[in-house]
Amino acid sequence: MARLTNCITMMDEGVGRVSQIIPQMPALEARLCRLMLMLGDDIEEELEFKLKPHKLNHSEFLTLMILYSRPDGSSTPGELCEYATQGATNMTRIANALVKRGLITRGASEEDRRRVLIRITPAGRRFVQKMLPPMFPRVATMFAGFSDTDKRHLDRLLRKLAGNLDQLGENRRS
Amino acid sequence: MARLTNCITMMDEGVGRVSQIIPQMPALEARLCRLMLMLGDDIEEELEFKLKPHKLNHSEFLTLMILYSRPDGSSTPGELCEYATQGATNMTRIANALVKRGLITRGASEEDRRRVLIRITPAGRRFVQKMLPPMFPRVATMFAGFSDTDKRHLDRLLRKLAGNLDQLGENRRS
DNA sequence: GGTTCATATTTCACTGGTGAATTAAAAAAT
DNA sequence: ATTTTTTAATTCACCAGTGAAATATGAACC
Repeated sequence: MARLTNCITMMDEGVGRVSQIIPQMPALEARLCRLMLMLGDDIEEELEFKLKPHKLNHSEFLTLMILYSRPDGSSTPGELCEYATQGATNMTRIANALVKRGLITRGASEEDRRRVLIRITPAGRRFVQKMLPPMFPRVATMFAGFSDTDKRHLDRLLRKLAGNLDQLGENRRS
Repeated sequence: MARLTNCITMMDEGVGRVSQIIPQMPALEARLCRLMLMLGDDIEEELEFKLKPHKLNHSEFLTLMILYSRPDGSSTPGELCEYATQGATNMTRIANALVKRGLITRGASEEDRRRVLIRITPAGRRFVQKMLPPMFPRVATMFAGFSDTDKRHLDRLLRKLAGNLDQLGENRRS
């Protein structure tokens, strides 16, 4: 049976019952929130599934892709943390793993000797170019039946949501 | 600076550069995919932030809410696993934690003695009713500036995406 | 009715990720 | 110029979640 659809049905019923007991709950918003969480998790699962044969996990893959997508193919742990949304601790481990596989190199920065320079290797580039294309069909399938307008709408709404989340994030830190 | 917006800008540039090297990449779909992952993570972070004062994590909260939203306030580990999307192993730990806090009880099932019956306690209900309302304002803020049509659209598109993900999920398992 | 197979839960060993403390270098203050 | 503060990366100890095996019960088969 369709796992997600099943969960969603159950969630709809649950929210319905809760908002009868607690009517001031923003039910529609809560549902959208739950939907985003469920889909996010499921997409992550799908991604990890495609990465498993290559013995990469999500954060290692993302880190490698950021480097690959850089004009000069290099960055620093701190910057990678920011864009991969990872703690510095974990980035150390990720870099260790990728260095061990020869996909990146780690070296000292000349200008600022606190910094470490991380660079994707030719082998790393070849690896990405080989593993990426087989993932395309399933990514495309995710949006099967979406018209161009659907995709544009979704894109717009998600970016709008991102803006609001950033505001929440600001006063979460302060 | 706005964290998510910053990551998104960087992601847009990255996808742009990658799809110049590998033009057959479904760039729009890949971007939507990344957006869903980023927003999912950020919403989770926001949620955990609101849960921290209550010393609950996401999966414990979700489990408790499922029970709360049940007409009879009870379920079994297996069923909770399904709806909370957790492994059985982790559900054991979650139940241990909630039992220890007196929010649920665990007992043997009469009909099927392999099963365990989990039930929310009156204290568990009071706990939910007290902790939930303070979360509403921030949930509402997430969708500030969304018209009713926007919300309906987003809801429709996310459910459609869920349908597609279910299909992928099917042949992932088989 | 006993054997085989399937299901529900738990235990154990491991992976991925985080916060707090550490080390070292750069920048700012006096 | 020296001290103080800030920034970058790493190490260590811990929390959350997973897969494989163990245990126990129920269902199906003959």
